[in-house]
Amino acid sequence: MIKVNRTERCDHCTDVCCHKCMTDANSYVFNSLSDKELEYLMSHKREVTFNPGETIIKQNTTTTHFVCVRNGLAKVVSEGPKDKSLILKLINKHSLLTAGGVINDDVRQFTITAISKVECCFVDSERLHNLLINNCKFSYELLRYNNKWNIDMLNRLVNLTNKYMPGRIADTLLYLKNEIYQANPFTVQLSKSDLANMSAMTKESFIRGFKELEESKIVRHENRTIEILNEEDLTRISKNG
Amino acid sequence: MIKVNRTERCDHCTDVCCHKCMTDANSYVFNSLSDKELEYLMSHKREVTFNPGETIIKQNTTTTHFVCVRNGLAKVVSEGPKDKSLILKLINKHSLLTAGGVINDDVRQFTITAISKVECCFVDSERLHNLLINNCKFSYELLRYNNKWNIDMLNRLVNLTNKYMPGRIADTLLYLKNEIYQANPFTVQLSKSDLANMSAMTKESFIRGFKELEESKIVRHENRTIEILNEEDLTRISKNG
DNA sequence: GGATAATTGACATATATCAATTTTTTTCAA
DNA sequence: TTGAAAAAAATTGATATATGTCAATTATCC
Repeated sequence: MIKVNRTERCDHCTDVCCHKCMTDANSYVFNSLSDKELEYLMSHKREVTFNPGETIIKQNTTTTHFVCVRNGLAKVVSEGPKDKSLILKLINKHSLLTAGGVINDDVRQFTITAISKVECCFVDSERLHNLLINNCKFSYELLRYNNKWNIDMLNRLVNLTNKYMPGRIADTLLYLKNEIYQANPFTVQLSKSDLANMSAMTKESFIRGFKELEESKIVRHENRTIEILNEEDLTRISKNG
Repeated sequence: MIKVNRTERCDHCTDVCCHKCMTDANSYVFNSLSDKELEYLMSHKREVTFNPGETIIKQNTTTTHFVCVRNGLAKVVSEGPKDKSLILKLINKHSLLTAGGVINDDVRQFTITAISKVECCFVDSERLHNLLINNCKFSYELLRYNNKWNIDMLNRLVNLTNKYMPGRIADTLLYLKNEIYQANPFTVQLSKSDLANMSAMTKESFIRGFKELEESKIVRHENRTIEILNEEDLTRISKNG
């Protein structure tokens, strides 16, 4: 069984130790649990690995699990009618996945799909609920976390509806650089089709828009490595919409 | 001072009695407070009335108030760059306004503007915070309420980005009928420009799209009274995007 | 070497923009 | 209160632009 004691380092644990995740993530959410509560919550967790393209959480289902991402990259997708899908957000390691559910009727509002190999832990949501009812701080922090997620997605969506193509492409590129890869020449695991879905347009339109940025020497790319050459201009394009 | 005792009806109170709002709204949020807590929270509330067009909460400010709407209609607006604004949601009586703030850094994510005359109570958010930290149930219910709001807005935005004009117009009309006015010939206090902003398009485009629906005998309108004549077809248009 | 992804071009369509006109609402003095 | 003037909102038309669709071609990856 998994070591969840936080007062002493658990040297024998590898990646799957909750303690390690909590230290790395520097998250307030689980820190508000006592050792006993954490043990209660995590003692029944299941470690799962997803391959690229696999679905972690499926929209409109009522799976009763809460998911901690230990490692990997995933996308939050809203599946609209007629095969249209919109990528609302990307997910890094140390994210907590509720997909809009858990708190409201457990109906998942989004699909979450692995982009790279994703290692995660599935936690029973009934246990989570029990803790939510009894531990104020925990409940506050978790819902606050959830709220932050929603606000982020809302802001991204507002930009998608307010801006023209160049602005949306700029937003996507800046998001990837600043929030996901945090590096400048960065290598994406996403296809052009994914990037287009993040920018609410067709892949052809994304390619054309991206090409224009390349012709203006604002970005550069080789295979799946993208470099932002002129961030100032790119930011201006993002701002102007 | 305002009567907040819920165990006995307060007959001498008129509209501004918290008890009355709570009974009418049938909301779980404040029911999770004890009499004493409610008294603590509400004893310093301020009653405010806004005229049509006035701003209740302004995006990007950090006003430290939590607002209960007692009566009236308001719009939640995201103010984008270059005067573009998007109406994310309408607000009825007995809504609780946080505008994305209160829980996260108190920075308001949206502007809330009165459409009709809006009567509301401003509650000090420091008192609210104190209660949030100490009353689990309350904190859970409030954040759950907030979460539901966000999910609603997200779903509306996803539809706005996924659908073409006719689908978006249909969505707006069905939303007004089913969720806001709950009547069939209904009289809106919103301008065509507002309706366009709810549908993420220019007012000219809204008018043209609406006219097509009229020509197909799906809707009808006279001044600001709108009637949905063929809801089945309108729903089909909404679904087909 | 076959599948998948990326790219390009030609074209159709959706939607915005701008300017002009009509209608409705508001204002305010008589 | 009325009713004319002013302001605001709704409508229409002509046109420009943004974006999607479809089909063909090329590059890339196991």
